[in-house]
Amino acid sequence: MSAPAEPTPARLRAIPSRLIAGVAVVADRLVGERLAAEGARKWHFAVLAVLAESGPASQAELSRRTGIYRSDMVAVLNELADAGCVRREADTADRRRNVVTLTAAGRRRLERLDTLVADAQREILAPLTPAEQHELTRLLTLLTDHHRPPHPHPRDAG
Amino acid sequence: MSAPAEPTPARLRAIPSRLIAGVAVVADRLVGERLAAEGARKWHFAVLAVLAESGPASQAELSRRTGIYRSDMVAVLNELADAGCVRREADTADRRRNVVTLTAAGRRRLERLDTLVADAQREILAPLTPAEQHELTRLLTLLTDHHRPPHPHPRDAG
DNA sequence: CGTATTTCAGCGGGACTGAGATTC
DNA sequence: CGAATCTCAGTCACGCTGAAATAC
Repeated sequence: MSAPAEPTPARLRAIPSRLIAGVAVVADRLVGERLAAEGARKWHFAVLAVLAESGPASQAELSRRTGIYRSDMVAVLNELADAGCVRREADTADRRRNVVTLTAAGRRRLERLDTLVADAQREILAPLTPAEQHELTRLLTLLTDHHRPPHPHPRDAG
Repeated sequence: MSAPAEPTPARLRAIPSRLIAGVAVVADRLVGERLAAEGARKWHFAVLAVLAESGPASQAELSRRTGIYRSDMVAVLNELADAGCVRREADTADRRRNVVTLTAAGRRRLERLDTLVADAQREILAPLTPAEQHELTRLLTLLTDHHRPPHPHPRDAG
């Protein structure tokens, strides 16, 4: 048992999609652990952040802006509403919609979660210099922008 | 309805863990689609690649080298064995182990899957220059090496 | 004895699909 | 009518846990 290393072969390790997936798992785990310490999950943070930045929104809007699937948004909002972080009211103008509004408690909650998420980012990127961190973000943004959303509806922004 | 954009707020878009997760989803989807066109999945490729590079191995070794969970390795090897890509034989030296060996058909299969995976990588990284592609890989490798395996056993490599 | 390997049975969260009721 | 919204039911692959059987 002198060499129990059993490393992943270079051939697999060098594959970008595998590298990305691995880092994504680590990053997601770190963020999830930080937020779980406060009984929150990343979806809570995402919804609160969108509401804080863009104001009240329908659930469909929140879905598109956060990336949370519309069917799953229901449960997330239930949790946030139960915690008093958001209010969900019928839209008087378009009665199909629910208008989701950030409460004062939700704003305080977001502040707390924001520091937790920021802490996690710092931990994730720790091995990189500030310049490298910036470059990584830039490259990932290029990829994100290129592989745009899978056109939900052909007519939107062709 | 003149501004149906509903973009993700900058605040969320700039978070590295979200960027990474998003790119990981796109990358995984692309690889998965390419492989699915041949009835394969990424795990098949990973196992075949490890066997080709490191030779016959036990299932536990394959688990550690590919990252596939040991419980899930069973099904993956069943599929690969059914397709004639690997042979699974009892180890005469340590009868707890199964020795998994790559067959000629498995080697041919790997060649095919390898080109599919390579194609997907090219597509994923398309928006980056070769220098940027290399830099991204380098940065991701730094992160991967730093956030090492989640101590499978406390005594291994403390 | 404790540890390691293979295997199965099951859990839990996440992504997604489909359908239905309502409203535009 | 078609299209969009909200909701729930259910599917699926994945990562993981637990336990049993076997062997070191």
